[in-house]
Amino acid sequence: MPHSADLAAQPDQPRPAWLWLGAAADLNVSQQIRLQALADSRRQVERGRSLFCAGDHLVWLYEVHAGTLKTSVSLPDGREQVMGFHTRGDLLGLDALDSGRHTCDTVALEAAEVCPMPYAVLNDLQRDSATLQHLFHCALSREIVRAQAMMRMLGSLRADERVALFLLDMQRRQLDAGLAASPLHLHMSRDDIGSYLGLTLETVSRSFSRFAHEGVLEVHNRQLRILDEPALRRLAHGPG
Amino acid sequence: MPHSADLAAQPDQPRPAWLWLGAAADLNVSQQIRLQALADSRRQVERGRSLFCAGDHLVWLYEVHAGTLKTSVSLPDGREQVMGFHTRGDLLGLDALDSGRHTCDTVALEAAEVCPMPYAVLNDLQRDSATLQHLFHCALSREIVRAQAMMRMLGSLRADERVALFLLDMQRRQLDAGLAASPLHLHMSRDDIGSYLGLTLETVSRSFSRFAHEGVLEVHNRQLRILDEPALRRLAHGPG
DNA sequence: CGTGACCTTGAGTAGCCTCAAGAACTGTGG
DNA sequence: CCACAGTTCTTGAGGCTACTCAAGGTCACG
Repeated sequence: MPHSADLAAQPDQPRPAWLWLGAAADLNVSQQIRLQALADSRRQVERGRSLFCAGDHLVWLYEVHAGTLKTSVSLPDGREQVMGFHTRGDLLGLDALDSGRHTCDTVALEAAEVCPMPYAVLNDLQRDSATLQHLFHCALSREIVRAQAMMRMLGSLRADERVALFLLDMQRRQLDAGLAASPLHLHMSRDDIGSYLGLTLETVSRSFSRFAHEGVLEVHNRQLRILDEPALRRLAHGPG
Repeated sequence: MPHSADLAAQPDQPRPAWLWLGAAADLNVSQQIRLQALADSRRQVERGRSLFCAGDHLVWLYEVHAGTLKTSVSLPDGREQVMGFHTRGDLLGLDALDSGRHTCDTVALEAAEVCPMPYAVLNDLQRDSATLQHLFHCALSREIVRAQAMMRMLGSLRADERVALFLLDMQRRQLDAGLAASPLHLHMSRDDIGSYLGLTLETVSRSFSRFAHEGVLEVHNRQLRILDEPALRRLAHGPG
């Protein structure tokens, strides 16, 4: 299974709201009601608003239902490093389980809807549902795998490869969210993308321009169109 | 709490064998026996031997009790990328929970002793022990935090800063393992270090030499002595 | 229509990589 | 104990990638 955990893997199956599938079957009626209450809760986050900040006590975990958020940490020199972009299906706050405090800031890049879930309640319910327990472990494990894929990328890929992988990942997310594959709408600035990919904003911009010149991409500000996906995959996977 | 999750954080408290503390209190006698059986099991791994490979089905998780192991993935072009070095207290295999298959190879860099634990049994026991459940979540979360710290490092630090942080991390691990802080013994090649840090082996070697010239370090092959730890911390934390 | 944020593009440079040669260490067999 | 081969490490020279600095263009919004 070479590279099946890749950032730009083909969409395997559209991810549904993750927690509730099958987990209810293990629970008694009163627990099912608790679970359903979790599943039904919603919180709207306006563009630019924060969901939690580094240092905040962990109370809630959040499943993203719609919209885009970014997580970032402030470095001691005042600069900011983007740790991730999050869309439908992602679970936020898992980095806080160990210390009890969040390790990063989370901000909405566009209007977003999340499902907040008290970690304590999730813990309780897991003890009665092996399915829920396993789904939770999977979410944590997936986050580890994602972070390791980023390590691979940052540790050994060139700028163009990183940018190409990023675009394929964004396209996959847009599909996962049930939207059309094209045009691809980026909700983050070149600066954010650069920070995420370990590059400067100028380098990201130049990669976009180069891809456009090669006929792989059409760039209109944050609105992109992937014209030649196979070529983009080739760009992502090595020197050509 | 700026940077408390850093790779080179000061030793907070010496980490004991993690799983068993307090968890037993929640369990009945027969479960305590199961837990104890887990805690007591041991497996020796000779230098150069593999613990598991990418693609292997997940059966066991392993807690490292002694020695050093590395995890790595093979990239499509045949090259290898080192994902981590693991010493006493680390839990191995967590990246496999999602897919049910390991995503990396694990090899002992020196004779090592691990405690193998069937994931299935761990799951069972967690359902009866909130303490055990929480400890397991902490281990997963810690892995996420560690991976994110690597992302920060690979995304925004220069070669010297990476190498300095690496040395401080190795020193902390050696202390955690109950060994003397000095001399620092590296069990991995320059090549492995470079791969881990997103650098070439030559760059690592040059950084070592430069630190030695500046009187910060004494280098004898894989045996190092940190002569000026404050200076090393300064090197790790920015240009100056 | 003006202002500020964001993006693109160019020129020059620094840092790290590549390639290469030689030294030091490790282990083996005589 | 020594000679030898293989591996690992160090050091140097040169080149390329991505960064820095800078200027101008575009877009969103009042």
